[in-house]
Amino acid sequence: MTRKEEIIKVAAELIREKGYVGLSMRDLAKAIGVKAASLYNHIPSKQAILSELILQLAEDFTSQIQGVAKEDSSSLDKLKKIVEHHLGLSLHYPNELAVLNNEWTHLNGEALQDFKFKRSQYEEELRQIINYGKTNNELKPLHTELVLFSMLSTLRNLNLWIKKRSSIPAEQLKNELVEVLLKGIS
Amino acid sequence: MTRKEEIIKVAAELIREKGYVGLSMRDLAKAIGVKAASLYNHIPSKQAILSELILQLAEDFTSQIQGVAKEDSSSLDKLKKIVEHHLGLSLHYPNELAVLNNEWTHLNGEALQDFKFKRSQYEEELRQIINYGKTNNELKPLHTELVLFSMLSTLRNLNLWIKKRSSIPAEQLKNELVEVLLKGIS
DNA sequence: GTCTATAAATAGATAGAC
DNA sequence: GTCTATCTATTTATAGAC
Repeated sequence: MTRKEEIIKVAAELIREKGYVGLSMRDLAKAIGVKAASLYNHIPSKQAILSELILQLAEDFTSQIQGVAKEDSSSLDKLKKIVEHHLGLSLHYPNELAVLNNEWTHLNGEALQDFKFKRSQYEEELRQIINYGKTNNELKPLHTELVLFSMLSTLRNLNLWIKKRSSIPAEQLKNELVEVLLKGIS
Repeated sequence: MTRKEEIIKVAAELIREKGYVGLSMRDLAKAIGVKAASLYNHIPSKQAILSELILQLAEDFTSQIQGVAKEDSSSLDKLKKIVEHHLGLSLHYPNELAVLNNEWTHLNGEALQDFKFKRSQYEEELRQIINYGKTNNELKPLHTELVLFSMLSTLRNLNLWIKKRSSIPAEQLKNELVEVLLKGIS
C-alpha cells in the first residue's frame, strides 16, 4: 500500500467518525504517524482525499449495475445480484461507504457534478429493472419511486447495521435480505 | 415564535445543508439577520442548539411508540401507526429529522447519552412489536434484527425522499409505504 | 437585546531546511 | 519524503458600550 492509499484509507475511518469538516489534517496526520505538512507530498488538498474516496466507490457501484442491467435474466435475479453487491461492499468497505453516504455534500465543483451524475445513473438503471419487473408481473404494480427508495434506503444503511449485528452468517444474511426486500415480512 | 425558537428552526435548516461542524455561528446569525454575538443572548452555546433540536424530536418518537406499544391491537396495526407517525414527522419536520439522523454523532456528554438511550428505547419497543407479530404468525419468521433494520432504514430516509417526489398524495403514499414495508414488492 | 471589538484556539496550506 | 516554522483565515465565545 502506497502512502497515498494509506492516507485515503485512514481518512475514510476518521471521516466516518468525525465527519469531513470535523476531521483536521493534523488529526489525520497524527493517526498515520507523520506531521500535517507531509500529507501534502502525496495529496494536493483535503478536498482531493474526499473526492478520490467517494468517486472510486461510486464508480464501482455504477459499473456493477450497468453490467447486471445488460444480462439476460429476470428482474428478480438482477435485483438479487444488486443486493449481493451492496452486501459485499458493505462488508469490505464499511468506512468508505459511510463517507459516500453521509459526506458527499461536502464535495465541490467537478467532483460534486461527477458524483451526482454517477448516482443518478445508478438510480436510473435500478428504476428500469424495477419497471421491467412490473410489466413482467414479477413485481407488484406499486409506485416505482417508492420501491426504488425503499430498496436503496435499506441497502445504503447496510454498512451501519452489519457492524452491530455480525452474528448472522453472510450467506444467510444475503438470503434473508433478499426475502425481506423482495417478498415482504408478513 | 420566540427568538430562541427562531434560532433553532433556522439552525435546523442550515445544519441540514452544511452539517453541524460546517455551519458557523456567523452564518447562522446572518441568516437570521443579527450579529453572531447576539445569538448568545438566547442560547448558551452552539452545542445547545444541536442538543435541543435533536432531543426534542427524539422525545417525540419515543413517547409515540410507547403509546402505540400499550394499545390492544395487532402487530400489523401497531406497525401501521408507527409508519404513519414517521411519515407525519417527515412531512412537518424534514430538516430536524435530517439533523437527528446525520448529526447526532456531534452531540457531547449528557446529551449524547440521552439521545442514545432514547434511540435504544425506541428500537426496543419496535423489536418487541415485531417479535410479538412473529409468535402471532402475523409476520414471517425472519431475523428480527433484519426486519427492524430494514424498516428503520426506510423510515429514517423518508424525509430525504419526500422532498424529491411529492407528486404522490399523502394518503396514497401512506398506504403504499405500508404495503411495501409489510407485504413486499413481489 | 444588539452591537463593536477582541480574545484564544484552530483550520488548510506553503516555504524551505535536511 | 518528512520536518519545523509560519502565513492567513476562520472558529466559538466573551466583555462591555449603547
